[in-house]
Amino acid sequence: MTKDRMIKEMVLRAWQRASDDGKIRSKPDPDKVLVEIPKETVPADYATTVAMVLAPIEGRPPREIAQTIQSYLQGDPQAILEHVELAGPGYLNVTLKPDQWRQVLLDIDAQGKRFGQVKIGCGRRVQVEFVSANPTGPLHVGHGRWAAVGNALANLLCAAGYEVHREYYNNDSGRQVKLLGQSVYARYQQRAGNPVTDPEDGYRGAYVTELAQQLMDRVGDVYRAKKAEECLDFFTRTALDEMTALIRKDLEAFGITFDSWFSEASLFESGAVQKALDDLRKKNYLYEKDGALWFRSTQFSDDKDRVVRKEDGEFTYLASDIAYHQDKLSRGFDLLINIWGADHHGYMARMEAVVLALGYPKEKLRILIGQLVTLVRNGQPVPMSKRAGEFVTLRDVVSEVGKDAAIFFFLTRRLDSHLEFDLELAKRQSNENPVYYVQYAHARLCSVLRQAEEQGIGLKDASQIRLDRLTEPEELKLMKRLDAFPKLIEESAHALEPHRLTFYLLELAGILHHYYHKHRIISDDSDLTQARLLLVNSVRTVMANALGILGVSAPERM
RNA sequence: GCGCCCGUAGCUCAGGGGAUAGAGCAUCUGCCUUCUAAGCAGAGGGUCGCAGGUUCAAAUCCUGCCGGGCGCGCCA
Repeated sequence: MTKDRMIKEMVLRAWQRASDDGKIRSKPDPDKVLVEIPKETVPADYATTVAMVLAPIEGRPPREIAQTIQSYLQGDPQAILEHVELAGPGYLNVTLKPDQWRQVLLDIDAQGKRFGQVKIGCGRRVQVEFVSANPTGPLHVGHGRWAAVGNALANLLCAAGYEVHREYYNNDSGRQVKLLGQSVYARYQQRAGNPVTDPEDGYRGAYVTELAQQLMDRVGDVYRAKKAEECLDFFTRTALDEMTALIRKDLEAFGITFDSWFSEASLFESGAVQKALDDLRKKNYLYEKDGALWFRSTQFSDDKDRVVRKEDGEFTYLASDIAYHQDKLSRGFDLLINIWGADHHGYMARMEAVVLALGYPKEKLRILIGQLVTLVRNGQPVPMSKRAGEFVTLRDVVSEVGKDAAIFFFLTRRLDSHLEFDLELAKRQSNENPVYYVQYAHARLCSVLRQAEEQGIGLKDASQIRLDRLTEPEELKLMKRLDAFPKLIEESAHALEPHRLTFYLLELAGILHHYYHKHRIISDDSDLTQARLLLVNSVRTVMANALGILGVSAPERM
C-alpha cells in the first residue's frame, strides 16, 4: 500500500473514533479525506485538508476540527508517525518516522532495473502510432518532438505494465508521393541536360536534387528524354524507398525504432480500403453526392460530412485512414494512441467518427494533440516550408546538439504547450542544457561507486547495512523522492504525460548535487560509508531507470 | 466568423482546486590541495493577460473580453 493511502486510512480511523466519542458529528467519508504531498516549503511529508472540508458541514472552525482529529491521529496504534501538526487555516501536516523511508533502499536494491515498474496496465495491449510523417522529405525538427514524446510515452506505458506496440504509418500513396516522383524526375532531366521544368507545387529542397543525383549515379542517364508517363512510376518508387530509408535512419540516429512500419499503399493493394468502405456502406454511413462518395461523419458529431472518394474517382486520405484504423482496431489492441501535431487537430472529430462507425467504442482511440515547434535562431523565427525545402532537419539538430539533449529538451514541455526551439541556444548552450545536469549527477555517482571499488570497499548485502545511519535531512529528502518514483510512473502513465519524468529527474539531480557537496560519501566510518553507498547507488538506479524511459542515455563518465 | 491550444519572473517554461506561486537561462556575489566545478551556496526579479462568477479555498474550474499559435479543402 502506498504511504498516502496509509495516511488516509489512519485519518479515517481517527475520524471514526472521534465520531464514536461524539466529537465529530459526521460519519467518516473517504471522499472527504484528501491526502496530498505539500509543497516544498512545508516541513511535512503529507497533508490533509479534511478539517477544512468538514468545517462548513460541522459548522465549526476548521482549526478546531483539525485539533480533534490530530489528537485521535496521534493515538493511532500503527505508530508510524513522527508527528502531526496543525498549520495554516486548518491543515493537518503529517511527518512519518524516518525508518518508514529507509525501506525504499531495500526495494531498489532488490528490484534494480525493475524498480518503478507498476502493474496498472495489467498487460493490456496499447498501440502508439507516432511521427508518421509523409515520406516526401526528411524529418524536420518538429517531427523530433513527436518522436521523442511517442517513444517516451511507449516506454512509460511499458513500465506501467502495458504491452506496447510502436507503429509508423507511412503515407506512401497518393498525390503528394506522386509529386515527389515528378520533382525528382524533373531534377534528373535537368541534370541530364534536358530542360524539364519543376512541377508546380513540387518539392524543391536540396534533397530532391540529391535523390536525382543518386539515381543518376546508379542508372546513368538511361531515362534521359524519356517522357514522364513512361518512367514516373520508377522515379516515384525509387524516391519513396530512398526517403523512407532515410527517415528510418534519422529516427535510428535519434534512438527510436518502431515495431512495425505500416504502408498506406498496402491498404489499397490488399483491398482493405474497398472492404472498409463496403462495411461502412452496409451500415449506411456512406452516400453519393455531386459525383463524390461521402462519409456521414456528422452522425457522430463531426461538423460536416467528409469525402472519401473524389469526383475524379481518386480516394482521399480519409479512405485509407478508415481502412488503417479498421486494421489497427481489428488487431485486438485495448487502446490506440495517435500522436498528432496541432496542424491536424481538425481531423480528430472525423477519426473519432470513424471508430464509432466501424462499431468500436470511442474510448478505443486516444488522439494526443501536440502544439507545434517554433524554430528560432537568435530570437528570430526561422521559416519552414517543406515544399520550398527551407527547413532544419532532425538529422542536423541531432548532429549539432546530440540526441540526448534534443530528446530531453523536447520532453521538458507539456504536450499542449508551444515549444520554442532556438538553434543557436541549443548549440551554444549544449553544455548547459538541463540534460547534462541530470546525466552529470548519474556519472558523478558512478564515479563515486568506482572510487569505492578501487579502495576495496565492497558493498555489503543490503540487509546487513545500518540504514539507521542515514539521518541527514538531505538523505531523508533523497529517500523520499526515490520512494515517489513508482507512484510517478503510475500517474504519468495514467495521464499519458512523459514530461513529468523530466521534471522529476531535474529535481532528484538537484537534491543529489546538494547532498554531494555537503556530505562525503566515502569516509573512515565504515557503517556510514556502506549506508551512503547504498543510498547513492539507489539514486543512480532510479536515475538510470527514468532516463531509460525518456530514451536518454545514462553515461557512467562525462 | 467558427473550433482547438496557449497567455505565470527580463527570456524559455513547470505547477492545472489548497498554505508565503517554482525551475532553468540571463544579471550580481562567493566556493576547486578533499569521492567529477557539465557542480554548489547566496541575491535581486511577479497585478499568474483583463473582468466577472462558482467554492471554506481559484494561477488552477465556469462565462465574457483582449493577445498569440494552429485548424476550418473533393490537399496530406
